Amino acid sequence: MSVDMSDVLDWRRRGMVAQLPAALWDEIRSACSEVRHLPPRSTLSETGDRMNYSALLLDGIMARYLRGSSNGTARRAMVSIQVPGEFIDLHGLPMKALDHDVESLTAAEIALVPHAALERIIARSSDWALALWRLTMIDAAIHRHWLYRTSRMRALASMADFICEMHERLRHAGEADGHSVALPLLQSDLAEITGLSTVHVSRVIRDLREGGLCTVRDGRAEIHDLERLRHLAGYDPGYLYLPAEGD
Amino acid sequence: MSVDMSDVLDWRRRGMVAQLPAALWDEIRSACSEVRHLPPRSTLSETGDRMNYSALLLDGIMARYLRGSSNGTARRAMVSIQVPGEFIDLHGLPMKALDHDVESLTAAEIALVPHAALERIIARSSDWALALWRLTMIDAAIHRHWLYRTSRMRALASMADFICEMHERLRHAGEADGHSVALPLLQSDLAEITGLSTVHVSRVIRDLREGGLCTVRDGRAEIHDLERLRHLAGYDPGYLYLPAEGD
DNA sequence: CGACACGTTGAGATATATCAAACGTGGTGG
DNA sequence: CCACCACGTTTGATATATCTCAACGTGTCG
Repeated sequence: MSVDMSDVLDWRRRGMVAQLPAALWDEIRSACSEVRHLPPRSTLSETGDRMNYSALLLDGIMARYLRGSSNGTARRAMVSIQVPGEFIDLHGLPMKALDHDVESLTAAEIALVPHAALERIIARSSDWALALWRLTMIDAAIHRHWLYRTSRMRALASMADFICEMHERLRHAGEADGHSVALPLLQSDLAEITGLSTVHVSRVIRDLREGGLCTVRDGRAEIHDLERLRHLAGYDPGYLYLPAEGD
Repeated sequence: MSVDMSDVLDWRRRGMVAQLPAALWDEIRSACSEVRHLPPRSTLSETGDRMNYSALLLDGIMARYLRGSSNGTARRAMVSIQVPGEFIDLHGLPMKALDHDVESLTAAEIALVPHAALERIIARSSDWALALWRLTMIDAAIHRHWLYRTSRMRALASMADFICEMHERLRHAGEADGHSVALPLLQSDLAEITGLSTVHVSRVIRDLREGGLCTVRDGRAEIHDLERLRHLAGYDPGYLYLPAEGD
């Protein structure tokens, strides 16, 4: 039922799952049926798939997409991005059928946890059920924030907002050192996230750079002035429900 | 603990909660501590509030908003709209603190269910926990659809899409007769939903009318050609996870 | 070296926002 | 009963953010 211990034991417990109670975390680790390595730009699951496991992202970046309807030319939209320490599709546990595609952006390492095992876990303790439920609700809060961004913010502020969010989330996942953060995304990814054209993404990034706010290049974001970047975006990380600093 | 039976017994079980198992529904009804009537345009709860109950919408329309950050002029965005038979803030159960405002659009009637009671319910049965969890996940799926709409769809298609969604959801709540559906929203509400200006909303619904697709007026949407309306929006209601027709 | 993927820049097109005014329409009070 | 007002809607004119198209760089890799 559980995989090779040498794999399992060195999971760093960080990011989102660090919020889970220790005992629950142990249960999840021992319930893991497989650790899988994904190449960059590969599909994990597609709209309509019925899942019988959920995946925890150990390493790399993954994303969820809504495809344009049959209709025509409309491009897809990225509706979520996952960083290490987050469940990618925990919502598949109560939902089963997926309403979106899941792909890796970079090479990624994921731990698969069978739904049967998760069901046993939540049957054991309703506190554990609430803790897992809560993780999916944070995802929903992020959806709402993205909704605000795409419907109300200008290109420049949108991009600043997204960079602030990634800075915050990756820092929490232990992937940011100081004001530099690994952001291994193409400009076309940023376009799918913000709803802008790739051309405009390029110009917006230049404006951020020339404004001395941050430099996005070669898969990294170098933040020169976090204060002003946040102010430009009107950024408040409350919606991420991160534990207080120095937890 | 439970309220006057004459109030409770005549709750029609319809819309979203119709998907819940009968026994769970009975538990929820008897756990209800209060039925409250809200005037139109009143605030139920605000960003940061810590909830100790969740509200089920019995009648009327309610909405959730994200406010623009301190920053300045940015208007708020509507991130969700609730129709009868849906929980308004079930996510408050695992989350406690809200990340958004909740207001009534019309006069509304809501049933308050204390979190303490809901916690007892989910402790009793993990299937019930999953059923409630699932309702909040449908909300998240709708968030994702709205995200697609605001980031990828044109004004005309956006409006068509929203009308299709409301038609589907209100029909399921038993509030649509034929191709006419009560949509008691101002054009400024439609603007907050779609991210358009109120002026453009006015022009867009004129175009829909002149195109023979639907007439939005006086708080109703008269759908003249559902086929073409759906085609214009590229609409597929799969994300609502409604039970198959003739359930 | 050539091919390809990604990024940048410029020019022009367009969807939508903004501003301002006018138009119902239903209530209210004189 | 009429005058008036508040509110929501409609229309026109203009501004602008962003898109689209097309060309050109630039690095990487076989």
